[in-house]
Amino acid sequence: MIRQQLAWFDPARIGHSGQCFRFAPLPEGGGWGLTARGRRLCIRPDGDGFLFDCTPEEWETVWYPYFDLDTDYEAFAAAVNPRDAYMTAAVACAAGVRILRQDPWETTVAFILSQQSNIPRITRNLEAVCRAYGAPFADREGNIWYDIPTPAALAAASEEELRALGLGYRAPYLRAAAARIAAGQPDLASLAAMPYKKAHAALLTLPGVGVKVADCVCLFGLHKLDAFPIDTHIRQMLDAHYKRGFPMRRYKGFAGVLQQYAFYYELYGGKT
DNA sequence: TCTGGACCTCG
DNA sequence: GAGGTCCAG
Repeated sequence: MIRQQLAWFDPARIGHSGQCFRFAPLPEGGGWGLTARGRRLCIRPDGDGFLFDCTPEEWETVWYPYFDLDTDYEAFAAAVNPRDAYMTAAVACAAGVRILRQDPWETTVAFILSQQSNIPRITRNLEAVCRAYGAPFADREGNIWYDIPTPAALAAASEEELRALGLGYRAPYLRAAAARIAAGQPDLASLAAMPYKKAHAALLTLPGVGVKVADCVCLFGLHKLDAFPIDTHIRQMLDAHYKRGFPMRRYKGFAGVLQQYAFYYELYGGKT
């Protein structure tokens, strides 16, 4: 168990932000639990800081990088045009949200499942897939959790089995994409080293992955902060507030972070 | 290149 | 109808 005081870190907002789907309130309340990188982590508020139930070594090598704590998000917030009332409000609403360094394969699975869906359902579907095909592991208290299935494990599943989990027409997409990744076409590990546009183009070749999903994988799984996924919420936001176009030049290098803040603001703006 | 309809469930 | 993709025309 370790304690940390962290700038720009709000687990509740991160958990609701729609970038990750295995990040949920603890049943006893007051904290958050997440499954990632083949591990389980609990986060509990503690005064002006947080308690993390991991070793200092795990913190340094796994969770500190996962939460992208080396990146200065306050600097991104400060770079927002003060005359842009909409983005100023969005950033204030989403303060504390970071772009997690999630696994590219996990984000590929999650966002293939995300089409024509919503956060509660994506969460349910992803959990079902992990329980059915993922490797179980125990936390330090002996509770069993399930990792994201390997590409090979999902490729070996039948469409019928996947449909039985409630995936609907996404089942054949997921299965086919898993087969492609298992064959190394494309090799997800090598995408991280590519520039955003090349990585995006490679992801577009996957079945069930269009422009929007590829951008989500780029932003959330490959940490390409230039990626700017446009879904219906962001589309409406752009039409309403940026009729002359979003200032991509001004925000080059981190436009995707602001996209995430706008997205959060669109979803929860009235209620936080 | 661009537009429209189908697609599985479920809140 | 939904935080989208695919295929036909």
